[in-house]
Amino acid sequence: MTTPEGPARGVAGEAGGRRRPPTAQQFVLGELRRAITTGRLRPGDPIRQEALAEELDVSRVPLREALKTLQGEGLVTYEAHRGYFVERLSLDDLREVYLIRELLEAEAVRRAAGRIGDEALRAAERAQAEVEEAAAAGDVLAMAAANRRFHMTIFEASGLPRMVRMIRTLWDSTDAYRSVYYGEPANRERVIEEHRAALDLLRRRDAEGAVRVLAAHRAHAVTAIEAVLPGTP
Amino acid sequence: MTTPEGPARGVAGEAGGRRRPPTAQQFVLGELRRAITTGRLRPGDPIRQEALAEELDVSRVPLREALKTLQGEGLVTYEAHRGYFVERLSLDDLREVYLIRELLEAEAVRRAAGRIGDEALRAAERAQAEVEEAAAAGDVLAMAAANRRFHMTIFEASGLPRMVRMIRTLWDSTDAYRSVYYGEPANRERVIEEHRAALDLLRRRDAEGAVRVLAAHRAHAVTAIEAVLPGTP
DNA sequence: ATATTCAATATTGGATCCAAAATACAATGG
DNA sequence: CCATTGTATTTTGGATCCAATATTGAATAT
Repeated sequence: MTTPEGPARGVAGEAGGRRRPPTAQQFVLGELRRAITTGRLRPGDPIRQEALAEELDVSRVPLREALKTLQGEGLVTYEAHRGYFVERLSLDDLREVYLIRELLEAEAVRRAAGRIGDEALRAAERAQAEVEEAAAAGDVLAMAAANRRFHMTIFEASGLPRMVRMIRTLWDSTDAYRSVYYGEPANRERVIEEHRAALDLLRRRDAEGAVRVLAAHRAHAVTAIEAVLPGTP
Repeated sequence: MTTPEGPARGVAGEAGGRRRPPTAQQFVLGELRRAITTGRLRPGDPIRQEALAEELDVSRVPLREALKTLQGEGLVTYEAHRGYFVERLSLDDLREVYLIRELLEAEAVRRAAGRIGDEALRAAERAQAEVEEAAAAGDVLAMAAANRRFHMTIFEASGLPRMVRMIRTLWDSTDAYRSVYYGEPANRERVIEEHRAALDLLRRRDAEGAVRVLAAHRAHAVTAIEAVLPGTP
């Protein structure tokens, strides 16, 4: 398998663990990913290496290696001798990411439905419980994190590690935009119901049903985001 | 859009242009990609930075940045404090890559069929002519390169740049294994006929027909490779 | 012989320094 | 006032050096 970076990012570590990675590049990678997906570094911003390195208390070397990784993931762009910039997604880009997700996730869910075991099902149920807790508490950030765990747990049950890695990367690249979705209480409600339906179908090994529900789930998110996006493109 | 590296890799530059890139990392990236996809660096090999850097006449810094890019593409793996290794694909890995390609390329071709213009069609025909020339001359390497141009030209007509980038990366990650396919004269014959059929269907805007032909085309390649692979895994 | 400990060596990770390129800005000419 | 040229400054790209970690191999004990 090809794990992109050192610390476990499997079902368990989709957010939780928080001890510092064994190399500075990995530490920086995590910090940068957070800064971008949470919007602290905003789309279009140039990334000034000297300043950022100082802020993170490392030299520019590990920072640059982390940026190369993020470039591969599409979170930043690079121009020779001009540097790195936080990727700015157009509406078309966003639609394309969701189209690709549609194709990959449908297949991942289809396979997962036939293979998912009790352990993974329970992990998904646990994640769903956390989604509902966070929603009740109005904690948007926690809800997004738990939501991600929920979906990744299912995808990982597909037994297709490369596919999961690609899906995860696609999620990362739109995190900054998706966060708005959970702001709406109505959306939070709907997410919960759709998750419950999906879980139910997975328990019954209804692959096509699960695929359908999760496709609708995604479609709701994308239309909601499209409505908001024109502000940033 | 998100172009992975500086020099044009579009329809034009899928192989041709050959002047040295503006940065050492990009130069090294190209050399490394070649070394891996042609099998000069073999799957499982550790990548000794000092030696390789000296061979390419650069320092380890640009080499390491190039390796990070390749890590993102799945051509090499990385372990903290142990270094980079040429990715070794198992049979399952290979099947997974082809499954993902199946999903993405089907959609890309479907869209391309509805949008492809005269210019792109002619570019594809030109690439196909080069495929046939190379096949006649028995030049396996040239045939692989022209074949790639043929397919990428079609994919690019989809108007989905991110998708094309992902497909290209997937091709890269199996290049080292695919080369064997063109060794067989019978396979070369079949490739040519399937390409002609696909071109014909595209000209008539028959999306589903083109998707079907190219899926079969892919399937032939994967079964041929599967038969050979057990030697290396 | 096999396993274990500890030193010697090789290799990667990161910081600093200098070179090269791009950008910002002032001076000059139209 | 606007455009243009040349210069100063900023920023990135890359080389070298040192530190941290992993690997190797010899010596010792079981």
